[in-house]
Amino acid sequence: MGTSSHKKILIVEDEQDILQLVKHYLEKEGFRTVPAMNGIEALKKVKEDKPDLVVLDLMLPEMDGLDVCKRLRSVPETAMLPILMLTAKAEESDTIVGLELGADDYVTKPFSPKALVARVKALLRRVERMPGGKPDLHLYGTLTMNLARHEVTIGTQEVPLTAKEFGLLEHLLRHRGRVLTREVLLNAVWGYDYYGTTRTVDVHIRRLKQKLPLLEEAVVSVKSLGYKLKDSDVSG
Amino acid sequence: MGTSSHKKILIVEDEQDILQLVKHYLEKEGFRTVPAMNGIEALKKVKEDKPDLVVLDLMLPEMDGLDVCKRLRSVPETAMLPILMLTAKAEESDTIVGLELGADDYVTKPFSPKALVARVKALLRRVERMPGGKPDLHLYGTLTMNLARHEVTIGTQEVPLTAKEFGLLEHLLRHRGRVLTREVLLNAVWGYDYYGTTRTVDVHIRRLKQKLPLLEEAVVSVKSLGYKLKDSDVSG
DNA sequence: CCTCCTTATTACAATCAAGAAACAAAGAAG
DNA sequence: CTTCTTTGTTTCTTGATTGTAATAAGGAGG
Repeated sequence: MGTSSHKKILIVEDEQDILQLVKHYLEKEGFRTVPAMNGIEALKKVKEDKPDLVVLDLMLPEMDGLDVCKRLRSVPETAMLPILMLTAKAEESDTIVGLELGADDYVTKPFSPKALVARVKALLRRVERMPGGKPDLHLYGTLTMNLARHEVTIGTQEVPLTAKEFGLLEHLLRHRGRVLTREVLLNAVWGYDYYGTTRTVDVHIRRLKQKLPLLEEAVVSVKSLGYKLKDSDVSG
Repeated sequence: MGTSSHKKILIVEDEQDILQLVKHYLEKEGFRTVPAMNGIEALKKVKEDKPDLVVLDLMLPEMDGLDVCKRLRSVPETAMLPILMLTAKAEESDTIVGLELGADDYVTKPFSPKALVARVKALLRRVERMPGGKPDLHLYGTLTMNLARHEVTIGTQEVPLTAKEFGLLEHLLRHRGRVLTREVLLNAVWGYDYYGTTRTVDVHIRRLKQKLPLLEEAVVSVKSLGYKLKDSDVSG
């Protein structure tokens, strides 16, 4: 699957053997990996490399996996970052996901490489589906959308958006340049089982334009198809 | 839309209620369906009926969904066949393994009919734009048609086209060099259930030529047959 | 050169899609 | 419980899109 090829994964593991094993199998699947040998390094690399997912050993020198987890969760920017925990014993596993520690999934050692890769993919998939799951930033001219903070600003001025408006704009930004049908937008923002008229999209587009005059020009309707956010030459 | 009307979907499900439900909603959307009650039958029907997509229940008598998946994936002819898995529980491991074994997506029961249909469509769309399916870009001399953006440009100059004009041109480009009868064009662009005079095509050809003088020469009428877009020596 | 059949061109009317605004319903906040 | 916000639907309107019909033009066979 080509989808995984641009995902970056931070592997936090002090045992070289396991680190190399995990690295090898993830890279074979097209992921990029970043290694970290301990908790301190892990936190540093999360900041620097902005990985899409963290594979985190529970047993680490200096600062254990749970601590790393807690720290990551306490900062808005990384609160949503998917974490896959590696645990040595099966007994501990219940407490990991169940408790408020914040790991999203776990694998117990010894694990099969295949199982690990499957979990990683599943986690990424799950997160991908969730709205607001990406600690990302969209730039479009003077507009900035911060997903982690759930904020949109024009220049320095924050513009409050409602949930639907935000979701809609996010989808437009993420797929800028492409024509998005009302049906696609409804599925993406409203959910796969939303029953309602497609005109709902029109109304929300209009509301977006009212709040963000920038979009008046930038969002164009493609008759009988849907809407498109024009590429901005200024954007990033 | 005429696009889905020729797609065939194999539904593999042992529970009659669910089978009928799925069948009903897919057919309401214009898909043709083929039922199979178990894994053996499923594999047989895949061979015989060559469906475009398989909706596959994970829990089946005799041979479960994962086995069917594996078998389909192991044969080159069906390795790329899109598979949508139906799972009873939202249990993580099942879905992970399912995806790892090559299901392309899954829906957990109970599911809403709309969600299922949406997933099926999304899957077909995703697959359609990958392998030998339709290209994202048509080039013809200085003309470029970008399907995702729904844009046609001559050199660098964009030429706005209406929905019908766009569809018509797309069909001509895709089948360049062939003579296309008016009836074929009506079916492809207007849909199979269009009632109208075949002269309509002529008018739209005319409008295309007006907007794109390049086509004045390139699109020729073949008397008592239809129209043809001449091969362009410059094209790709 | 005529005649019949097919296509080109134009003009016009019917239809349709999207913007706007107002309203109603559903939710959240207090 | 009340009030304000968010969300979805409906109606009206306007302008673009689309289909058809009328007329001109072409072309092959006699």
